[in-house]
Order: sequence, then C-alpha cells, then structure tokens
Amino acid sequence: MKNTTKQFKHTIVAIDVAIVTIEGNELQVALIQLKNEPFKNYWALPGGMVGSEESIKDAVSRHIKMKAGISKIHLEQLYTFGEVDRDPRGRIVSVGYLALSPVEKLKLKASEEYSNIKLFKVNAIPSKIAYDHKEIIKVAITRLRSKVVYTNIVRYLMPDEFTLTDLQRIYEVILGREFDKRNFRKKMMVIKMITDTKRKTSGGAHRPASLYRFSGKGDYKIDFI
Amino acid sequence: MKNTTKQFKHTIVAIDVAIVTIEGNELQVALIQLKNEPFKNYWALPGGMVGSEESIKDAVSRHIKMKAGISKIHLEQLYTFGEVDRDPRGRIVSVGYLALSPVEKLKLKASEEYSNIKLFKVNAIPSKIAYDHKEIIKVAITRLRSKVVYTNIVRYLMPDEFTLTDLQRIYEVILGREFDKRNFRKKMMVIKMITDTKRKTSGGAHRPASLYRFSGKGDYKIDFI
DNA sequence: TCAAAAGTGTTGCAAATACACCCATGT
DNA sequence: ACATGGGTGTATTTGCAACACTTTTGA
Repeated sequence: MKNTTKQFKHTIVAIDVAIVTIEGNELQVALIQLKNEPFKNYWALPGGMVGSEESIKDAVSRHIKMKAGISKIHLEQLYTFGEVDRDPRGRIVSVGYLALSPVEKLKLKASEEYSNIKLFKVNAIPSKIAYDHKEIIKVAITRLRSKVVYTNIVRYLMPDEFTLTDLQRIYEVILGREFDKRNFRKKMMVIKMITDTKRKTSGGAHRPASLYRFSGKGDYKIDFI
Repeated sequence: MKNTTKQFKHTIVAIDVAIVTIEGNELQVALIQLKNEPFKNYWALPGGMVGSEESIKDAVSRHIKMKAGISKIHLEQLYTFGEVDRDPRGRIVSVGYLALSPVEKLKLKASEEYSNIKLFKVNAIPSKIAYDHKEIIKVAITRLRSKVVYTNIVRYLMPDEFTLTDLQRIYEVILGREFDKRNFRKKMMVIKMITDTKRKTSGGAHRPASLYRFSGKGDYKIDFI
C-alpha cells in the first residue's frame, strides 16, 4: 500500500459486502483483486459508493448484481465502520453487509475495475487485504455463526431441495463441530422448519434420501441446535 | 411537520442515540424537543452530525456529553438508517446508537438548539416523534432485551453497589416479566457475574441486604436467565 | 410485636445427550 | 456380495421451573 493524497473532500458513504457461501465443505467469501492504488493487487470485499438517490440497501444490491451476477440474495446489515483513517483516499464511512447465497447461484465476474474476483476459504484469506476488510469479514462470520443457532438463516445457503444429511453438513461447516445424526434429525422434526417434499434422491450407490425444503417464506427465531 | 426544500446538497453522516435508563421501575429514553422546522415541537433522539475529523463513535460521545452531561457511558452501535427520504432536509444517513447509564449519572440539560430534554417511558413515548426515531427506539429496546439474557449488559444500568433485589428488579423491568427470587439468586451465584462486597445496606425497616458489585471490568457472554 | 424485605433447598419435569444397528440402492 | 450413505429408538443426565417458610431489622 502506497501513501496517497486524499482524493475526496467530503465524507462519503460506501458499502462493503461479505458475500458468503459454502463450497467444498468450507465457508467461503468472495473477494476482488484491486487494480489501482492505494491498494493495488490487494484483495478486498466487493463494495462501492452509495448514490445520493438510492437507499443503502439498494446500493448493496446494485454492487452485488454487478460483481456476483445475482439480484435476489439474502442481505443483512452488519456494522458501520467510521474510523477517520480507515481509507487513505479520504473520509469514507462504510456500512458493512453480509450476503448469503448457495454457491450455485453466484456468477462471479471480473470487471474493468477489478482484475479478478473469486472465493476464498474464510480460514485462509490472503494476507494482503485492503482497508479494514479483514475485520468486516470477521464480523460477518461471527454474525452468521451466532444467528445460525437461533434462526433459520441457513435457508439462504441451501438449494431449494436438500437432504437431511446436506443440511446437517451445512450446520457442521458453519459451526465447526459435528452433530449426532439421530439427535439432529429429531430436532429438525420438532421445530418443523423444513417440510418433506415426498421426493427422493436417486443415482447414488446407496439408499435414496428424502428431499426437504424450508417451510414458509420468511425468517423466524427459535432455539435449536 | 412542514414541507421544506432540501438544505444540504451532499450526503451527510449523522448519529442518533437512544440514551436508555431505568427510573421508577420503568425503562426510559431521553428525548429532546426540537425548536425548528421541519419538526418544530416534535420530540427526537439526541444526535447530530459526524465531523469530518472525528470517528463516528467520538461524534456519539460528543453529542451525549453536550446533551446528557456524561462522558463515560456504555455505547453500542445499533443500525444505520439509510432510506433516501428519511430526513426532509436532505440526504442524511444516520448511525443509530444505544447508550446505557444508571439514571443518577445523567444530567439532562436543554441548550439553544432544543427547548427541552427529558426522559420518557418507552411504553409511552409521545406521538409527535421526528424522523424515523420511533423505529430507532424500537431497535434500541429490542437490542437491550435480547442482550440482557446472554450478556452482563445490565451492569451499565446499575450503580456500583446494589442488592440482589435491585438487580432482579432491573431484569424484571427490562424483560417485562417476573422471576422467582430463589431461582434468580441461584443463577446469579452460578454464573458468578457479581461479587459480594461484604457490606450491607442499613436503614430500612427490615433485615439488611448484602451489597454486590459486578465482577471484573469487561463484557462477557454466557447463557443465563 | 408487627411490618417489610432478606435469605434459603428440594422435587418434578422437560430437554439435551450419548449411543449402535438395519435398510435400500448401485456397482 | 459388498460398499455407501439413509434411516431409526431408548436410557441417562442435566438444566429449568415450581414452590413456602424463617430471619433480621426499624418503627
């Protein structure tokens, strides 16, 4: 990172979003590689300015659509980072967001601004991270881990239909510990967060598994796991 | 509220803070009465602009010191409100904060800007509330209620020394339900959040009560209540 | 001696955990 | 027939909730 003079005179509101997904039994976050100073070649969260005629949430959606090719994605606001010197280009206040999507729905694409965009395991993010984005990622993962035990937030990481083993694997990846299969299934049945589709998998060299989907449409809170 | 033309050209970052305390067995929040349009005589949360050379948190502390005469107060960021039309004067993004203090430490004082500042019961806030401040208050109270059951956040609402009955009352006021005295005391002992000072109250026409203080200095999380 | 709040244990119930074997399919 | 993941029940432990009486002080 090089020292540069400040480019912006006024305080600017920006957003940065941690797009989190699960691939290969690992939590992953999307990072872009910056082309320009002051953080040339550093990795950063996708983000950008909030326009003067758009809400903060709309700005997040707009940037996600540009960089990850997805317009319907679960979003939640994390925290607003407002240290004076967090951005060497000037006074930029950034609102951090968490976005969750099953990996199949992401279409990461580089643009003129960025030489590259790809997923990194959250346990192995590159050391050259721009700004305070490492901290934002940490807040994002902490939030996900904390909400997973009292909400149905995992639904945003799952495909429409899934087996109970798939679901258990997602919980295990997020929380980093294993569950007993029988106890896990019992609990899922009790809280009736999911519904049996009466369809089954086929093709595996093993007994077919029942396919489930999440019940209802919204979010809810309850104690489980 | 009257219609006015926009006063500010650029997006501005402001803060609004819900200063919450307990008085008379009720949760209370400090509100100021505005002197000027577009919300003349409406009640609002204390708040104001974030200076270009101060962090967001410093701006919150500064405004609290001005309006509530207290410089050491527990603060936590709640949410950033970024709808385009939330302020008729222009594009103002506001970072909402929760501040907690025992009532004895607050010294609410009116200023030139505000004709009045006082505490309102959160169950009886006036109907003439400016901006989206009713929503901010709601987020503040929800956050407090939710954190009280898994953190030691009540410490910021208590005086330095207190009896177990005092402490139980605070939990009951915040959560709006009653606890069994024996179970409550048992739990407080188990989690060892508080320490016996070996001192006792005196003066009441009843048996003296042991005085306690919170252990350690920081925050922690654990399941209780 | 009375009023008022402080203080103190036990029991029953519900929820969480630990644990092992048979089933259906594809190769 | 065998390898692979799917599917199921019970016993034990632990944590939570319900419950009532005695103690100490000041008036």
